[in-house]
Amino acid sequence: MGLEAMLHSRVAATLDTLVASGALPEAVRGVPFKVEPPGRGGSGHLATNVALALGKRAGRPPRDVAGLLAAALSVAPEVEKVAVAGPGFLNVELRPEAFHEVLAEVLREGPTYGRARAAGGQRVLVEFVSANPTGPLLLSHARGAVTGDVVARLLEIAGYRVTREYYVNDYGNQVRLLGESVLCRHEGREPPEGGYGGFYVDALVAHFRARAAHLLERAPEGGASDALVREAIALMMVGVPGADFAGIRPTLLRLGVEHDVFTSEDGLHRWGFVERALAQLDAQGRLQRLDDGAVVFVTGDEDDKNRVVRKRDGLTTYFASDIAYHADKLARGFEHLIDVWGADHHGYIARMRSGLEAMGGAPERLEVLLVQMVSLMRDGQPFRMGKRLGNLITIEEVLDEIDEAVGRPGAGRDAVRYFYLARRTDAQISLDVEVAKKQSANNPVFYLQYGYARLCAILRRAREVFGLEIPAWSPQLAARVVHPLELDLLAELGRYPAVLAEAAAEREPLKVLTFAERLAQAFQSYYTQLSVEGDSILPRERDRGPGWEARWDREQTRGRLLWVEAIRLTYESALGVLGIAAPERMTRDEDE
RNA sequence: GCGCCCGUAGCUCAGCCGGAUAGAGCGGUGGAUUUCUAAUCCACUGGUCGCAGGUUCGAACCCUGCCGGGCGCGCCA
Repeated sequence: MGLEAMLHSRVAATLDTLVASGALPEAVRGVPFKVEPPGRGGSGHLATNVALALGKRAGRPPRDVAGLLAAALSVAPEVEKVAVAGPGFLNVELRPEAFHEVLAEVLREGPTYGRARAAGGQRVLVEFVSANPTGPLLLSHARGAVTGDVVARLLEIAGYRVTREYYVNDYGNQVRLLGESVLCRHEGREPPEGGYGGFYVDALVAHFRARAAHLLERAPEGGASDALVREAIALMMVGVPGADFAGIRPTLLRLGVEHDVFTSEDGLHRWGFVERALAQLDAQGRLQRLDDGAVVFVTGDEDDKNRVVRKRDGLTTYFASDIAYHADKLARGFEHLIDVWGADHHGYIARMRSGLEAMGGAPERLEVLLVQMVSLMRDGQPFRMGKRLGNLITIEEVLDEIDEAVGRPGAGRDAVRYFYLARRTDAQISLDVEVAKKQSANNPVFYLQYGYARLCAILRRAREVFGLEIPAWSPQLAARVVHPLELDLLAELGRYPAVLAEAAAEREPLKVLTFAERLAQAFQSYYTQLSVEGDSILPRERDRGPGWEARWDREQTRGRLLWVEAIRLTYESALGVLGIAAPERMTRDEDE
């Protein structure tokens, strides 16, 4: 339990006591109030607005109520001192033992610290990325990928049983156009209207010519054969061997994003899921045939108009597949569905909910997480991309450039993930590709990682130079953790479970990143401050003159190692949630 | 026209289920330590929280209107 939660329940109990003794009226029971770190104007470790929150219900001015509470609260075992400030805030100073309790908890729980205890929760399906396999992953797809990945992990931490899924749109016009584009390129003609002309089309043509030339023959009807289309999609997903195109799946893996299930839209058709869903809707009177032969889905309350599920030409629409698909998700036993979509699809939410409702699922069971757009700039000018024109900036290209600039594989993944996660999911990102590439070498993600490497370096040096392993927790050792900045950091660690819970509830990875940055900042600041005070965690080289061992307060060091390890554990956990590597050492090339 | 998201420091963004003097990074200026890894630390600089009303003891935060930007409003996916 974090310190805030601890104090919150103390305050609540104190209120009850005051009510029981008649000092406060019955009406103050159950009024929500906050316990938070004090703002700039405050003092002490924690502050609460409880006296203000009670307001008129207390029947007397907030400052009087505050005084009453302060007196009652100051006898609590964790509390050192309580002060009334401003309009009626209570500033609470805690005893060191309260902080040491956090230390004990982190070390006791280790890597599982902060996770919800309840296991076996609701089954949730998180569908994300689901980019059309008609082109490589672009920057906006990558944002959805990273966001979905972290949200899925947060839900697991919160106790849900999560499945990650990618819906492959390998059916319909778009994929036909990809096949047609390949043929046209092969024949030296312009791609068809709405077709594709990117570098990857060249890669596909070259591959087919070398390995499967028969696929490049036109089908009897004159278009691309089903076999060609299927093969092209497969290559888009897994990459073209030997070509400069890795494919969607490997690129996702490189981003640290993995899916448990890939569902094929074409498969839904082949197995009759779509027709069965339409039949079910028809049986319930939710389909209506228009005069021109098209069929619309009759909407419920969620949407504002009927939507076409079967076109005049008899082919079903994407919406028809999606109804079948989402109904199937429920049929597979998922109680809650989360779809991570680009914000440009928001207009689709209403009809999807309506479709789900018609198939017998409560519309609230579908939650759509909208990831805002990534707009591109180049040298300060807005820059539009089009798959047809071939002016694509792929995420793969960005990963390559950053890996190369930093000189470490994986640097691009960390930088890209950081970049996306450092903003709210619903905030649009405007990215200047050139600037991003230039800044990659001193990306703020390295600050985050450096802090972790420093913690590791201390523990490593303790072991290798001083023969000190991380000690077991004991009240005696914990009692050596007394520096105000050390206690502040413990308070920070105590917030981690609440941070995770809040991030999961709000589906907002940024909360975790902000937490990790606070840890990094607080530790780096402490580290330097200690040095300024002439102190250090481990004896420094220059302190190791004759007889240094006699002067060394070994237990002080061991107590601090306990503290360092607690920070390291939490830090590692937070980076793990974000999918950013936690390196045990970092070195920088001198020749930059 | 209707709907969704956004408008906070020079730039990129937090804060927004109401609370004390609105924060961070980058930039700029000055300084510290020379290390238990300097990819470090500290201070200063910098803001009519888009505008106008309203609710409230109290509004960046809630409500209304307006202005500005993005995205949607397909028998495309």
